[in-house]
Amino acid sequence: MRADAKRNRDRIIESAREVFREQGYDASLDEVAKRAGVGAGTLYRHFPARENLVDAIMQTWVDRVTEATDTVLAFEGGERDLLLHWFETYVALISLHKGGPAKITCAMGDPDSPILSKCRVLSDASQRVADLLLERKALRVDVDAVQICRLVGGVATVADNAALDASAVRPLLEVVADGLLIPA
Amino acid sequence: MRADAKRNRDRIIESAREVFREQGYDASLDEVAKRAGVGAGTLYRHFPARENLVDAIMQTWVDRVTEATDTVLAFEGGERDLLLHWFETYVALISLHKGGPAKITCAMGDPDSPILSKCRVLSDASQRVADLLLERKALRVDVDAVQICRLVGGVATVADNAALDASAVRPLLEVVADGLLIPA
DNA sequence: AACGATACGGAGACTGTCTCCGTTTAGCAA
DNA sequence: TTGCTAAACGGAGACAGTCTCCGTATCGTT
Repeated sequence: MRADAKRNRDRIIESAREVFREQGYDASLDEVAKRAGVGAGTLYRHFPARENLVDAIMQTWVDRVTEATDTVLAFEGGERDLLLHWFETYVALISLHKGGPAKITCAMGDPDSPILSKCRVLSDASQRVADLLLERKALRVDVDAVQICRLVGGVATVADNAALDASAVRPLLEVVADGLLIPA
Repeated sequence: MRADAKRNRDRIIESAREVFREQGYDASLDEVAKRAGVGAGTLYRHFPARENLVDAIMQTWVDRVTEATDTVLAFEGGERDLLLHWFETYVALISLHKGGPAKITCAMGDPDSPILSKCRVLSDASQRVADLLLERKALRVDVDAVQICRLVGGVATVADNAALDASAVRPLLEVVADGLLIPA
């Protein structure tokens, strides 16, 4: 890749990060291009679809996910608390940008999604948490990680759309957790 | 209201029903106007916001909701099956049009939404189902109807976005149901 | 220095939303 | 019937966003 191309690509990603944080994932891409000081053509050559740009932005986000997952896995406490801790972490991670929950949860089932690899990071993380709970015989065995992601993603999507705050989300997550755990 | 105004209004609603069924709630309103044989101005005078049009379309839908609710309430069987029956009915009702689950579930918490009255019909229906289960001491007492709507609406939104079919939705609803019911 | 491959950029085509205002029409009153 | 006025119509066009095309500029190599 030519040096100027790389430079522009990086500037676009940087601007996108900024614009998306301010306005959510539906922000204008022309605005991103303008702020990066490049033409629209340049933006679309580097990122043919909005999702490709989202994917690029998420590169650093992946680190946060694995880091957060490790923290949750090291959690010392009851199974229910651990699961809820993961759910809240999960919701926080996908809700960093407005529109994020819907976008990520939707992509979770689409094999052609440009951000599929990012979703994998998340569902793999959920799988690790699930495995831990399965080991402790605390989790129903007939659910897989993607289903968990869909349930929690659904809650997060509603919360994002309706601008619910954490205190309104918590009881919803508790219901999901109780539905997944084996009654003591 | 003048006779021609009423005629146009009705034609717009009819076209909108058709277009929304074909293309979902995000369909072009100019297309609706064109198909109704009226100018864009006429459409926007009758329905200043897309939501107002959606609200008008839903007028007949309300009857379906109450009817379906009565059917569910007359259901003879266990509490879990009844609740699941209601959930599947609920999902079907809000998923008639693409984009419906998100729109309806989002409006559920917004006091200014033009379709609030329609949401009330749904949350009231959920309340009736919940009351029945509470009577039978089968439901957790610390959840309200709106929370149930949000949970089920979240599942429906994800299903709508990711084009999941009923067989993929069912297990998600089961988790929600189990989380809401008091373990036998 | 010259040259070809690579990348740039922005004008403009296209689609959708929504408004404004000149024109038409319904419905009433004389 | 005719005339009048408030009500309603409709579509051109302003505006915003997406995305493409292609003439121009730049990189990096020979």
